[in-house]
Amino acid sequence: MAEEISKVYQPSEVESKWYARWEEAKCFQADEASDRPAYSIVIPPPNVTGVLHLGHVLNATIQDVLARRARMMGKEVLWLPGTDHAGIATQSVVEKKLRKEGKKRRDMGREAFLGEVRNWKDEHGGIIIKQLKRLGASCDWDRERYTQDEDYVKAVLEVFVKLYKDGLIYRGERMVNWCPVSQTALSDEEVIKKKSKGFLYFMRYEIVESPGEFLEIATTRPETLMGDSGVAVNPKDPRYAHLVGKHCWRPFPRKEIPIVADEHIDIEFGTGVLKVTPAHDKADYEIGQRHGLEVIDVLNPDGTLNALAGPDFEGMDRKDAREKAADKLEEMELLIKREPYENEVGYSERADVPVEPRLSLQWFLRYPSVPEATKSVADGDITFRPERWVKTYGHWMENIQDWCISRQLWWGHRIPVWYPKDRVKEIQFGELDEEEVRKLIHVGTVPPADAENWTQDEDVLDTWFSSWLWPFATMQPDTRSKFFPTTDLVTGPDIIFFWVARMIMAGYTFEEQLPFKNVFFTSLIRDARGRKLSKSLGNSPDCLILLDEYGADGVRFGLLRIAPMGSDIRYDEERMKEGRNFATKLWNAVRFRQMQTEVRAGVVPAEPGIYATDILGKLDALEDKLETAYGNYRFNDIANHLYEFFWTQFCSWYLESVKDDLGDAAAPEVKAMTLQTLDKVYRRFIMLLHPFMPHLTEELWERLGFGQEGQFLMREELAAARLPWDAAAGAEAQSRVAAIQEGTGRARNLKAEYQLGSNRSMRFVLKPANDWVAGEVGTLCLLIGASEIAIDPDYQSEKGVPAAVTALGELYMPLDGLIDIEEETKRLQKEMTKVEKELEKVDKKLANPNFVDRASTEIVDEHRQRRADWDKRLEQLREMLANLAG
RNA sequence: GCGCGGUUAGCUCAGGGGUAGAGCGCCUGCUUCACACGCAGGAUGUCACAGGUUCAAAUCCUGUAUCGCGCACCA
Repeated sequence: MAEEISKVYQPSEVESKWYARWEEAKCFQADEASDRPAYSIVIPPPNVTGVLHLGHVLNATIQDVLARRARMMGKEVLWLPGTDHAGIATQSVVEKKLRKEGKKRRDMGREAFLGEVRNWKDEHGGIIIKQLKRLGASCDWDRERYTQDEDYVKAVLEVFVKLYKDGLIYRGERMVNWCPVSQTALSDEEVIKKKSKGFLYFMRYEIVESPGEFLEIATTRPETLMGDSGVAVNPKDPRYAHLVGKHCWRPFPRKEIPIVADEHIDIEFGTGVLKVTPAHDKADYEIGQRHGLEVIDVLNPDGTLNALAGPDFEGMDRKDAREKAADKLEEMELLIKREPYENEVGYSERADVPVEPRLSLQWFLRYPSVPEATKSVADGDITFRPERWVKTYGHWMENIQDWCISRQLWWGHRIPVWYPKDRVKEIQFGELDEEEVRKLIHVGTVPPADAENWTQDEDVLDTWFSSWLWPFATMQPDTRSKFFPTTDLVTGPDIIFFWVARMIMAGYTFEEQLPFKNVFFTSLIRDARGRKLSKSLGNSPDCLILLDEYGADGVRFGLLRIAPMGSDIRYDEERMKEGRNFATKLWNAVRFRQMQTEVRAGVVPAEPGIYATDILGKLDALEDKLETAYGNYRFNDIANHLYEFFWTQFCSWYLESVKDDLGDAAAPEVKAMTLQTLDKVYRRFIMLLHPFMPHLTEELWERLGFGQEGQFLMREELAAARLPWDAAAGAEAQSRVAAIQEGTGRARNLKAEYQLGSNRSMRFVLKPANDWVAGEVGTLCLLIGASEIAIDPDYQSEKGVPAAVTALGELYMPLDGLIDIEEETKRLQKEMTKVEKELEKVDKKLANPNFVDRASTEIVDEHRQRRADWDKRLEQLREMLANLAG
């Protein structure tokens, strides 16, 4: 039977088998009618057409660990899954694909294009859901939601209408971040700053009123000079005071433009003169407003220059126009120099091109419930982990700007606003003021009754305008009453503003309460060289290959073991290997258990020995450590504690110590007790490990016969598993076992130092330091690899016999004919040097009267004890050395 | 510029006033009847630097350097 079990754990079949069984038995389903305390998480919805990357794996694994742990702690758990339509991301992908086929969305028209997007969604949608299942995610799939489900859409539109009616949503012509590739406005959060190398161009504009006099101007963007409608200097700048109020010549198209004074200008920067382009820079726009300067938009929505830029430039891309404008200035002898320059340029997150500040008519939201949302985090009603994000959040909330929520896209929730057909032009071109517009338009979740007379707003809403409702818009009323507010939110700090902050505001605004109690921010995963994982760099591993190669459990465990609180993770495939190895270790330990023959029925197990008592005590300690670590969301600690306990304490020490108690020669009572202890440890350890390695543990639970037919480990409760613990007996057993382990280490070291194979059985003599060690000789032989350990209080060793001072007493390893006095002397001297150094350190401290007076008694006593121990050890070593010499 | 984090073994990181730790890697020895995805042993540290507080500093404080990240400005 045992022979048939593979030596390595093969996860693939086991994992798919158990996942199917869990799903079939509805193990993940949350019951809103349950009496158990609720525990809930909503998944950060991945892009519906996305594929699983390592960030998802980490994030989903953490949520799964929390959900599975909560179930085992007796909670009624809802882990609500779903996907996001991801407006701009999905639309960009489909547009890119169409472009390859030579099609453009504007040529196709709205309906045809949306058809294409839906096809794409049907083709690729749900892939990531399958992949999450592959990982073992215990989501309640019956409650899976999508941001474009009918009732979800309704919720989004209702929110829009409500906020509009409350006066928080308004239309306005403002400077927005324009993405020339996607051709839509973006929110400030969607703009990422990138260092960009370019030039600072120094040029000169001639003064109109005094020909021959020039004003030197530094700019990074000569391509927009056609849109200049003024030049500004600081009013305090004496160099230019005489020019304020005069004019200079814009070289092309040639035109007189005023020279104004504005506080905003930095005297130190460049020449202290700014060319003002109100249409293409936020700050310039504001200066322009202050001084009544004309707004001249020289760019088309796609980033090419328009007719206002003049015939030389019309149709040219802004990037090419930059050099061309500089060249032209040079020809006109107006360019002084090009100076290499690096500055930060805002890029469109999605299209990865510089955004263009652009004046346009958009919908904005004045954020609601800002004070409540700020306070709840500051006061700790909502906890953030790591805590430092509290400050980042607070800072953003304090400087919050209105949110541009309209997007010039087609894929998304269309803005529920209709304009009377005969007034559309006036409204769209901003000819009417806000009040007049409000009176004319229809804002509602359904179109006006006489729809034929109305035109719906062309734009859709920012994706995040739907995501911010996720924690409650995904729940039906009965579900909501049980599971909202949710317990934990697990997400990346990169979307703290995009999503987390907005959800908190939405919670207070629409549900009058916080949407979740704790937020755990996961680490950002980087490659071994510290770079972000990204598709374009090609440094992102294929998760499915990883899952196949190391098993879902191996990947989960490996990743969590290196997931620190707060800092980034350096991803290394070696870690996955360690996870897999750990799975195999556990697999083999169970295999070992299954190879044991059972004792015959009716044998009464003996009282637990010191090894059993010790390991059970350590298991208790493990459980305590896990409790604390879970409380602090220290997943790496949990994983490491599990690993250390099982591998080192249980396999390397306990199992090795009791192998003789399992043999045929062992007393049946002792064997029964040992098997019983093994099973206690397996049973509880497997339960504790389950959230991290769900499939393997479920498999072993069944193989070991712990579960009842039709029951699952994942539905077991941990609370009942703990055993009573005799503290006094436990402490004595643990101290003896610790001494045995220390002595074993020294004996093994002796063997290794003399180049004796660890499998070679050696004979030892022990001058015992206590009266109980004689009873443990059998185990010691097993652990050390000794044929015999003779207990001899009066042992006088021959000259040069290798020896070590141990917690068990002085241990000698007589080597017939192999004695090398010189070697042994060296060895002992090395050991003595170490001890002397330690002794010196302690002595120095104890000799300091300040230390003895001021340090606490426990500390001083502990130092005295330490000195005594080192002292004794040194004395023993001296004797051995003397014996060697004599 | 403001804020946040990091700098500890070859690598990745934990620790956070009282004897410097783990995993991997490295070296040595083991086909020991659960496991070579394994077993046993070993080496390796001015805890970035400089001051300060303290009986005692890797740990607390101040400053510096350096690397990240976020925010604001940068024409």
